[in-house]
This record gives sequence, C-alpha cells and structure tokens, in this order.
Amino acid sequence: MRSDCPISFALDYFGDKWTLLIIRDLIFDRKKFYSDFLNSKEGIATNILSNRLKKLESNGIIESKVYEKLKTKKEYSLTPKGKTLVPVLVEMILWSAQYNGDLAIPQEFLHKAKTGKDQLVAAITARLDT
Amino acid sequence: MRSDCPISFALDYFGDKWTLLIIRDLIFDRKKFYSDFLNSKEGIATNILSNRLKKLESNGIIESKVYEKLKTKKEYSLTPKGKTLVPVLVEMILWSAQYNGDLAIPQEFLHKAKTGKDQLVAAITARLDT
DNA sequence: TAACTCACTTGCTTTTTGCAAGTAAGCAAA
DNA sequence: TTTGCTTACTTGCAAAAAGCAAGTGAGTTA
Repeated sequence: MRSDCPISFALDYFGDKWTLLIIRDLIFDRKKFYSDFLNSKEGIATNILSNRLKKLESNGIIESKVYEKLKTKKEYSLTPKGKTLVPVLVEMILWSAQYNGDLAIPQEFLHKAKTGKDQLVAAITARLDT
Repeated sequence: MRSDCPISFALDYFGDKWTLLIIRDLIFDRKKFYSDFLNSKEGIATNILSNRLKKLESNGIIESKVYEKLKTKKEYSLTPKGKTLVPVLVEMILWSAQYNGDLAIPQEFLHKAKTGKDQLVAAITARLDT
C-alpha cells in the first residue's frame, strides 16, 4: 500500500490494464474458466492472465475450485469482496458511454442506469449468485 | 483502443497506477500545479508525472494554461470530461472504505454517500467550478 | 496406452517504470 | 546586468513488467 488514500488503496488492487477486464468477464459475461478469459477479445497473454488470477485470488477478490466435471479445469468465481466492485464497473461503463457512442453497451443498460442505478447494481449483483 | 468494451475504453484512459491519483488531487485536494502533484504522498517520479499530464491533456481530461502570476508555472484543471469522473472516484472510495478502516476518508463523506450519493457527487462536481 | 486438452510455466525480447542528474526559461535581488 | 533561485520539464540508465512463442505435466478420451 502506497498511502492511506482510498483511491491509492483501490489502485493497488486493480490499477492496471487487465485486472478489471477479468472482473468484467466474471460479472457481465459470466465467465468461469481460464480459457474463457484467455479468449476475451482484448487478447491477454497466458502468463499475465495466470499472474492476475493468482493476484486476485490472494487479494480475496476471486476464489477458485477444481471443476469436478473435468479436473484439469479450475472454476473461478467472485468473492463477496469482488462482487462489491459492481458499482465501480457500472460507473466506468456510464462514463465511457458519454464519450464514445460506438461501444458495446445495451440500450437497456443505459436506460436502467438512468431510471434506477441502485436497482441496476442490485440486479447485476444478485444475478451473480444464480 | 483494444476493443469496443466500455471498461476497456475507460482503462485506456486511466488503467494504471498514477493517472487517477492526479485526478484525485485535482478533484479532492484542489491541486493545480506540477509541484503540487509531485508532492503527493505516493511519490510520483517527475518523468511519469510529466508523461501522465501530457496524456491526460491530449485525452481531453485536463487542460493547462500559463499561470500569469508566475510564468514558469502551468496551471492544470479538469475539463468537463474530467469532471464526470467524479462518480467513478466516489465509488472507488466507497469500495475501499468497506475493506480498510484505516484509510483517510472523512466520516462526513461516508455519511453523505449513504444518505444521498447523487447529491454528494453533484456537490463535489459543483465545487470544481469555484 | 497414445493422443489430446487444459492450465499453467519458461525463456527471451520489448516496453514501461523508477531514479538521479541535468537543462532551460522566468524571476528577483545586488 | 549578472547571479542565483525556482519551476517544469528532459535525459540516461537500470530495474521491473508486459508480450510472445514454445514447452510441460496432470487429467481425460479413444
């Protein structure tokens, strides 16, 4: 930790170009496996992905368990601490939406964010437990 | 831009360990000058600071003008695009507050965030124009 | 039991960061 | 007008991180 500043604290967790993309995959795309993250369109390298998954796990943002149906696979999921990142991601999406109209954001998402942001966050969070 | 994902879009602006700290200084500490940012407790290096200020300016997040009282100084300020980052920073602060009780966050901030987040964001944003 | 899948690791190159020192422009006092 | 000071950078070099290609080993399937 570089200081007692909450922004600095948060950046120590996800202040890089890749970590939040993995969390995005977990939250919005319901991805679970190493190969899922690897196939995301930004093209993360295998060693970076491995490093970030380890870091996220040791930081208590995600957890993993052996996938019983196929034991070579590990199934990743968000911890409660990870799930509380939903509001941060939502605000980032809304910020981006203001400055680039060509991004992949469903109209429904923007509408819901405008009419009831808290409910939108709650709905996204609740879906993670299903 | 790495993809049409809004999270990826946002990370292209501030997906690193330093950029958001400069924006934090501008928003919460009302800092204006190179030397102000340099003296922040995280200890940014001069070349990184210079690089990030340039990047923020070319990305339209901040702007700068010569400080008339002392022409060797440049006065930096947030553009409207930069000011709309307030909600993102607020959510990051609230996330951090949940997981570390020793951070420098005023009680009043947390109270206001709980009772009326939108008003808090509006108040912080409005203050930037004074 | 041999080939295959999957999650990683390794080795190497390139890029970014970090640190210390230097520079140039504006300013202030002698 | 010259000297020294402040301020915002730039430069050079070492260390760390990222990117890429190839390899490894455990578990699965034919």
